[in-house]
Amino acid sequence: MRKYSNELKPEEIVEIAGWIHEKRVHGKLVFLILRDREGFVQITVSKKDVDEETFKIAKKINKESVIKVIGKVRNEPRAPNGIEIVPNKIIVLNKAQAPLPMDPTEKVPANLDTRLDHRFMDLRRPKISSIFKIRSKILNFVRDFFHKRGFVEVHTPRIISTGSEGGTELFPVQYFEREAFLCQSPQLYKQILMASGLDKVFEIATYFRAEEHDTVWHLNEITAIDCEIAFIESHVDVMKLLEELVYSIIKNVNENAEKELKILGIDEIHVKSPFKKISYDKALEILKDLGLNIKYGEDLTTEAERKLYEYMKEEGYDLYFITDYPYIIRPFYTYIEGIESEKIDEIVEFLKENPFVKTRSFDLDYKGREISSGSQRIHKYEILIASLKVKGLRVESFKHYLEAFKYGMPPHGGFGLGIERLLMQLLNLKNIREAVLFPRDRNRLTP
RNA sequence: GUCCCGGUGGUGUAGCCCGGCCUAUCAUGCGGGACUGUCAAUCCCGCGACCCGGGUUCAAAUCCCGGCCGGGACGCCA
Repeated sequence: MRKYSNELKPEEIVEIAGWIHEKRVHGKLVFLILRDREGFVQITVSKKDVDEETFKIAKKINKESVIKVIGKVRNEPRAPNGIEIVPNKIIVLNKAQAPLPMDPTEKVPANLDTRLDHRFMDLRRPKISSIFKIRSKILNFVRDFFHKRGFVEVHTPRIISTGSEGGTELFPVQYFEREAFLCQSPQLYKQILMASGLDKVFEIATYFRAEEHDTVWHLNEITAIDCEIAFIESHVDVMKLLEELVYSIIKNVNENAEKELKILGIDEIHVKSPFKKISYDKALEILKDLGLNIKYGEDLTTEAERKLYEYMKEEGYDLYFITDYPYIIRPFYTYIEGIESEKIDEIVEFLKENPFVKTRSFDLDYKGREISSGSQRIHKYEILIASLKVKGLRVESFKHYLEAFKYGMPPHGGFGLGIERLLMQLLNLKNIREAVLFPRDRNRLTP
């Protein structure tokens, strides 16, 4: 049975396999540093301890070749970690070519682009694989979190028909004789499911956005955690759940990913609970005091987000909600305050006259960047039609979505949380591409 | 999409402003050699590069133009 480098006990005969991380030759004594998923172990090959063939292999083997070693573990204060393996046998499973396309030992740094071109090798660095071990732990935790609270995990379609929503650009795909698109969000489907009686659903999935942006903060293929809950009182219920989720993710990472955090040079991820909550209006006031004027009814700029974080940081908050955005900068399905009428024309008129009317909406910012956004949704058919019209969207193309609102749609709301963004802010990554194994951006389609 | 910066061995860089002392720096790597306790081993010998195209000039890694590629800021963005 193969063992990992962190499972070795002195005096055991073990089988271990991995990559040659380092090789140090001292004439008749060779040290091989073997790397596997869990760490490193030294293989000490002394000419007097092993047969001629084994010694020759040890001396000749080049870096990053894959070997299997059968040998005896022994305590040795001179060895790293205090133990080493004296091999009975070294089997070369596969030789690596030289030179390597990048240096996995981190002696010479590599540019992100070079690293992404040779991602498998980049991932041999414990610092890099730690990011994805943490990502895996988070996703496992999130599934558990939702299941424990009675949520049903769902999967909505990746391929959608035209005109599902305004806003972001879609990637077209050929769907037999028709044109279809890759989905950009589960929004409409998770809402439809609220009319199904499933009541509380969540989805962890990949979405595609054809925006031609080129920043350290955007990707064209993203993964998100989405949820939708029926029978809420307001967006505050949704915020409560999101806060609980994010807070317990951080707590969980601190408790269950200690080793990975240490490798990444992080002691403990700071989180102050409860999260700070301010309204959009209040945020604009604060920014004004900080000398930054945002025109009412406009989204916070990158600079504004940064300034607001500086302010929040003073109070000890890395995480904070911005709530109650004006209607004009929120999507059409966002719950609008103070609509009494049930007549579509009257609602349209009202919205046109009051573009800054408050909505039951929120963003969750983490260290100055938006990681999640959500809201209570409109559940009244007439208001939804009016809102679509005001936003200039074609009612006809939302036919199937709208039908769900005609025959018993409960009040509901939800959020979407970008996993890459969360991970990036959580681990202080400089580029969102670091949080994806094989990122897709404007210029990168391979590997 | 706009603006700024960049492209030098396998990798990361120095040199560029102020053209010629460049037969191009340093590190790492790679090949060979010495070495029985290294831990970025050490020491000796060797290998390997100016993104592409055009221009200016007696002379271009260096200056100019175009292209391609990359980095960053902003914008766009459910």
